[in-house]
Amino acid sequence: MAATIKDISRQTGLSLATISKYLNGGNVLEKNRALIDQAVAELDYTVNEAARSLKTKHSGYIGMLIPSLTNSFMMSMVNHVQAAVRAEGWGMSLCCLHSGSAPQRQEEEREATRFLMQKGIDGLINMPMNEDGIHLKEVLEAGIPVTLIDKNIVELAGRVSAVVIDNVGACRMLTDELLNAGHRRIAAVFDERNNYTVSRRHEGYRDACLQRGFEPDPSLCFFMDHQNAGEVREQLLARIRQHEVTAVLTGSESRLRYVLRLFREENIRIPEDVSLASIDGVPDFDLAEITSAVQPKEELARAAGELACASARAAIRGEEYLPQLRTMNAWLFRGRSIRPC
Amino acid sequence: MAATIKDISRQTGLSLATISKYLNGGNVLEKNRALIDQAVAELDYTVNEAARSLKTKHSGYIGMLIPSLTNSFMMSMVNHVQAAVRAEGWGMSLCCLHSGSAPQRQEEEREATRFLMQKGIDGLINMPMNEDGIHLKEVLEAGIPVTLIDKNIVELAGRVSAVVIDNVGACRMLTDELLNAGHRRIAAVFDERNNYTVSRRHEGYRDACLQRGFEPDPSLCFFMDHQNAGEVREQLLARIRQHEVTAVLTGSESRLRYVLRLFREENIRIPEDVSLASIDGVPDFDLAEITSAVQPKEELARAAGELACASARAAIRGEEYLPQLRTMNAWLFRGRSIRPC
DNA sequence: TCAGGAGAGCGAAACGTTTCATGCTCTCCT
DNA sequence: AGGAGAGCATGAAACGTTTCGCTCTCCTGA
Repeated sequence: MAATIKDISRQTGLSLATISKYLNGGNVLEKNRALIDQAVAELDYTVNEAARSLKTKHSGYIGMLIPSLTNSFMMSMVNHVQAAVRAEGWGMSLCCLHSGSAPQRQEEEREATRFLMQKGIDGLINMPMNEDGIHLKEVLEAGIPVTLIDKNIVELAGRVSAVVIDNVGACRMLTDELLNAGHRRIAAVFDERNNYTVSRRHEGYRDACLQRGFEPDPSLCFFMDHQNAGEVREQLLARIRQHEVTAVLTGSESRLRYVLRLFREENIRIPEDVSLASIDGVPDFDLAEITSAVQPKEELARAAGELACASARAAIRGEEYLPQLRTMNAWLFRGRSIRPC
Repeated sequence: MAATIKDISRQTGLSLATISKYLNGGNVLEKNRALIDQAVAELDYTVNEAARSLKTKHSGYIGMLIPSLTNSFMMSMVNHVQAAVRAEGWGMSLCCLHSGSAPQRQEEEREATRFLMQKGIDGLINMPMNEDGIHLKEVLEAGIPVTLIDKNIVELAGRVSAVVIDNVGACRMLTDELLNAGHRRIAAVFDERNNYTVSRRHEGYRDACLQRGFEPDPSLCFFMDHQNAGEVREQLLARIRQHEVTAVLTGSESRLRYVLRLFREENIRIPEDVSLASIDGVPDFDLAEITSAVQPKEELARAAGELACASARAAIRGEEYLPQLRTMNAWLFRGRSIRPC
C-alpha cells in the first residue's frame, strides 16, 4: 500500500500540517526538513493526486481538444503541446474528433468538451470546429482558461488566449511569389468556406492581387468541401487544360494532397504544365519540392502549451490573467514547383 | 458552485448512500429514481471525479506512452486508441518522448512512466523503448494492467497484453514479391538493431530467401542508426551503381523516407534503376506508389484501446484478467515500384 | 526589561464521494 | 396471526490531502 502523509507524520513525529506545508514549498526548520526528506525517501512517498484534487479543486491536467488527428500539422501540435505541458508538470488529456461531417463534428466537439470538463482540467487548448465558440461557454463560466490554437474566434477576443499564424501574410507571400514569376491567372483551392483560417488566407491571396492592380477572378477561387469536390475537380482541370490557369495555390496540406493526386492522375506535370504553391507542404516536401509557406509548428504548439500552463496557474492562484493573442509568421520555402510565366 | 450529492440529498430528502447507489447503477424505488433524476437535472449535477477517485482509488484515465510522435503510424495509433478509449468512458493521458538518442529516450521513458503513474492511471498502453520492459516493473507491481502495442516484450509474456503485427509474415510477403519478380540481390535497410520489431522483420526477409534456397548476403543487410547513416549510404549507393543490388527492401516508414530522399538526390529512378518495396508506405503512398506491406493501423490501435479498457475494468473490479496476445496481419499493396529482373 | 512581531508547528475541519453494517418496511407463506 | 426473508434506505466512517486559526518560542529594539 502506498505511503501517505500520515505515515510520514508517524515516522517523523511532525504534524500533517507541517508536512503538507513543506511538501508544498513552505518553510520548515532545517532538522525537520531533513526528517521529512528522509521519511519520504524511505517510505517511497508520493502525493496522492486524487486527494489533493479533491481539496484544491484542480486536477493537474490540461485538456487538448482538436478536430482531427490525420495530418502532420495536427501531429506536430499534439507532440509539442504535450512536451511543453509536461515540462511544466501538467498532464495532457487528449481528445480528437472522429465524426465525418462538419455539423457532426461540431456536435462531437461540444460533447468532447463536456467530457474533458467532467474528467477535470485546469486549462483547455482547443483548435475549434465551432467557429462561434459556443462549446467554450461553459468552460469559461467554470473559470477554466482557454487557449485557442491556429484558429481564433473573434467573438471571444479578450476572454481567451490564442496563438495563430499570420495567415494573411503567409498567403500574400505565396501569391506574390507566383505573381513575381509572371503568373496572373492563379487558381486558389481552399478548404470549406466559413472558416476563420480560410477567410484569412483568402484575404491574403486577394490582397496580393489587388496590390498588383487587379481583382482576382472569383471563378478561379475554389472553396472545396465534401459536397463539391467533383465539381471543383472538373472546373480546375478544364481551366488548366484551356490554359486559363497557369498556377495553382493550395490553402492547406489536405488540399495540396488532393491537387497533387489529381495532377498525377491526369498527368499534369509540375511545374511544366502548371505552377504550384501551397500553405504547408506535405511532410516530405523535400521529396516533392513544392514551394510553400512553412508554419513554425513547433513554436506555435510550444507557445500554446506555455500559455495554457501560465493561465491555468494564474487561475488556480486566483490571480487575474489577461488573455494574450500571439501571432507568428510563416516562412517561405522555395521549391521547384514554380516556373516563370 | 457545482452541485454535490449533498445538494441532491437535500432536495430529494434521500440519504447520500441511496443517491450514490443509484448513480452507480444500483436499484432504488421507482419514485426515488424519479426524484433523483429530476434533482440531477435541475441542479445540473455531475459527479466530482476527484472525490470519487480518492475513495475508489481509480482515476478514469488510461495512460498512453509512445516513443515519438513524428510519423503517420504513431499518429494513427494515438488517434484510434483515443477513440476506443473514450468510447468506453475513459480519458486518455498522453506522453510522447522527445529525447534525441536511444539511451536518453530509454531514460525518458522511465521518467514518463513514473509521471503517468503519479498522475494516476487505471491502465497503460505502451509502445516500449526499453526492450527489457524495466520501466514497466513498478506499473505491474502497482497492479496496473499494461497493454503493449506494436512491440512485444518476451520477458513479460503472460503478464502483459500485447497487440502486434505479424512482422515476420509481412516482411516475408514483401521479400517474396521481390523474389517473384526475379530479384536475388536484395538489399535490406532496417532500423537500428536490438529491437523486437526489427529482428522479426529481418527474420521474415531471411526466411523468404532461405525458402528459395539461398542465404541472403549479410553485407546487403543494413541496420541503420544515427551513427552509421553515412556509411550505409555509401555502401548502398556503391552496390546499386555496380549493379550488385537490384532491389531494396526498407523496414519502416522512416527508412523508406531516407531511401527515397537518397534516391532522389542521386537521381536513382524507381523502378528503372532499382526496385523498391517497403513495410509501410509514406502516408501518400498513392503519390509514390511504392509496393508495401500495409499495416492495419486502425484495427491495431482499436484493439489495444479496447484491451486496455477491459483489463482496467477487471483490475478495478478485482477480477482476474488474463493478458492476451493478439497478432494482426499486414496486407500487400502492389504499387509500381518493382520491375522484373 | 518588556512589548511586539516574525516564524514555525499543531489540531481540527473540510473537500465529495463510496461503502459497510445495520435497520426498517413490506410481502408472502404457513 | 406470526414469522421469515427480500428489498431498500440510512448513518457513519473512511479515502488523503490542504488550510484556517491558534499557540508557542525566540528575537529585536526602544
